[in-house]
Amino acid sequence: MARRFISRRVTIVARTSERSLRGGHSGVSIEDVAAAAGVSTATVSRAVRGLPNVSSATREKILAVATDLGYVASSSASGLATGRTKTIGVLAPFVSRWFFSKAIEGADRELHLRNYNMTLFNLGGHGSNRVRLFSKTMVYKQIDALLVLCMALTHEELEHLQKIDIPLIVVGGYVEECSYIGIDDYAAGSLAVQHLVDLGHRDIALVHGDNQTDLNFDVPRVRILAFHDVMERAGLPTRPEWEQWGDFTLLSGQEAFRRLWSLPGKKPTAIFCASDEMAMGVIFEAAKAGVRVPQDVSVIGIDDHDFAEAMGLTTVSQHPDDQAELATRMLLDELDGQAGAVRSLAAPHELIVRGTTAPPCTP
Amino acid sequence: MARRFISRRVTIVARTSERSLRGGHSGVSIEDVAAAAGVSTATVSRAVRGLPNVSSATREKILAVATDLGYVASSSASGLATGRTKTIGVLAPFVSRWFFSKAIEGADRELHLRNYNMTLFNLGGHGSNRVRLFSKTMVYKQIDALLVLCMALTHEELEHLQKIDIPLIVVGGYVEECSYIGIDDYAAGSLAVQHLVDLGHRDIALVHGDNQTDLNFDVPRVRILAFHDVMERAGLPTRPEWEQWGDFTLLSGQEAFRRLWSLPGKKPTAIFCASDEMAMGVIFEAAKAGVRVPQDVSVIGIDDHDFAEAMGLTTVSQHPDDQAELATRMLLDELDGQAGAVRSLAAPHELIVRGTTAPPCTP
DNA sequence: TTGTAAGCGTTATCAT
DNA sequence: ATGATAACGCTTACAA
Repeated sequence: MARRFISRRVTIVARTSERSLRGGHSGVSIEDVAAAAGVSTATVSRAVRGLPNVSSATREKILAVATDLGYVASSSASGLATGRTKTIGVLAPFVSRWFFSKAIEGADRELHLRNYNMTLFNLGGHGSNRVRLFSKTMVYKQIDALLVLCMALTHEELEHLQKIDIPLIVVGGYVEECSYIGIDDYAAGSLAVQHLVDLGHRDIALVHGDNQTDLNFDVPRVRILAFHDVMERAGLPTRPEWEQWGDFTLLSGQEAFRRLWSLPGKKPTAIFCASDEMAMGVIFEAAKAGVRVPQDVSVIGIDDHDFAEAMGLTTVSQHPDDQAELATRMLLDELDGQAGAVRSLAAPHELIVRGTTAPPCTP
Repeated sequence: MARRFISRRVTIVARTSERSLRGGHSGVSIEDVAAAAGVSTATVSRAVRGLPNVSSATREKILAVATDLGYVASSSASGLATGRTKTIGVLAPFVSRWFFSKAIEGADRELHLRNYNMTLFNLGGHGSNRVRLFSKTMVYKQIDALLVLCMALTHEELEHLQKIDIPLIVVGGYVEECSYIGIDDYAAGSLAVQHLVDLGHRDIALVHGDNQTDLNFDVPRVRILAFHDVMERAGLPTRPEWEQWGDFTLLSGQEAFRRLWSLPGKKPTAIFCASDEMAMGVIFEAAKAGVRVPQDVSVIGIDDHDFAEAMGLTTVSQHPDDQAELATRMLLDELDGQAGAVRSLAAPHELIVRGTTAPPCTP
């Protein structure tokens, strides 16, 4: 209490030693810089943030002192003072799958440009992890905005988010009441199936995505719908046993192929896979079974995965990195005061014909 | 100033409207909860954190009120008060490559368990991004510890880190003066090459990793060294033109194969690739060139990439997720007061013989 | 068991 | 252009 009457120098020393005793807070504070530069903390704050109304002389001096002392502002302190953390959250059901890792990369590009940080919330495939996110931890006051990667949110979660009132956007899948950026999955799926139909295929199998999971993806469902609609429009039959379950991974594609080919009777001449990874799984497994692609079966995927070109995979491309980058830009623009910056947008997709599709062999 | 004499209820209202005026800080504060529960903020703090010395009656009441109001503590505020942010930083040169995305996943597993968050610093392959990390931004006061993924740090950076004095560990590569977890790259590389030698190969090519990049990886160098040592020990010649550059990606593997096979004269009968992705690139490109694996060339990689099994790739496996998980555990243990928890450790690797290696054909 | 109040390191509003 | 100083929301001795 007497401290406030002691000279600056001494005060600082006192505070420093207190700190050490508590074992916390290493590092120099704005006060240290102020003292060393012979100015007030206010001026230091202005100087280091590049704000106006600081003479270039003092600014220079302060900056010199600051770098000399190795000063970096405490994000907690400035966060508390401003109400902004300068970090956005990225919520992903997985991180090591193609779509998600690409999206994270894209988001990071924009964040880096705008000097924001990213905190990553990975659900790791477990629905249970969500609990932590939406209640237990203090996620919300830790981020200025949230980028949701390809997952639906429950109504409860949306409400919670609403209350927090931070900008939100979802990438890669439609979510009711939310702005979202992603390809038109119906159009993309249709394009893929239509390509097969145009090639003359009549017996087309489907390896679709899971929709039983608690991640309640919407994407798989609309790709399935697209398949059925195109088939019906073309007057082609579909068979339940030719619609195999998958979860977007290579392995599930392999398994789907095995199940498909172990079925008695006629084989399909083409397979539409809801993701490139599954398509690749199908192709690898076909090779093992001595089934030639595309001579015996045509295979088409969706994504244009990194490996697609090397494997000659015909696919419908999308660019998760660009989608996420754009979404992040919107989020940041919104935070910068541009109300309405966050909005829904359809990302481009494109049919890329390579070597895994061909007209069916008519034996 | 008169506010402090006004009743609690009114005070809150006043503060709230002030906040709205400033446009910031949505959300209920600890004071709101305290007021609503008729207790002090100290008690609320204790209650919500599960600290002792709170009667179960009041604790229940407080918790009820808290969830009712949707209270979550401000991480900025508690961070400022405690000096801990409850988040650790993960520094990665890339995020969408196999090793890194797996490692991130592993780290997250442990963080989730211990109720920590992750902020991801992606260098995106640019060395330039480093500048931001190690000076411009306030990274350091934002994280309690740092997990470095497979990159060397400059001496300057290490010094900086030292000053900050936060626990640090690197995964997947040796860095001087730092604790690190990763496979013994020399042993792993030797194991792979020796496998080729044991098979009877004498003409072995190398597709190594880049070491010219500013990320100054150490890993590629020691794998190259292992190659040379094993070859020399076996009395086998190596040829400079059979050592092709790569950067661990599929594409670079494809290019390396093309360069290798466009060379005049004798072809190698086996190729040791410093990563599975490069090995796969080699295999895809070989297929295009009509070169059969393993009849014409054997190919071995390192990693046991997700696609390795499906492709039948012989490799030396490692588990980046486990490595990162363990590293993270050490970091967190250290933060929990277990001095010395962070230490170097060798992660396991294992030769997995599949279908891409075989004895050379003696025509 | 509970409350009081002094920090924590910034930012921002006023003055000057 | 610069300086005091009151928040910001929480934690934690210390008192009660």
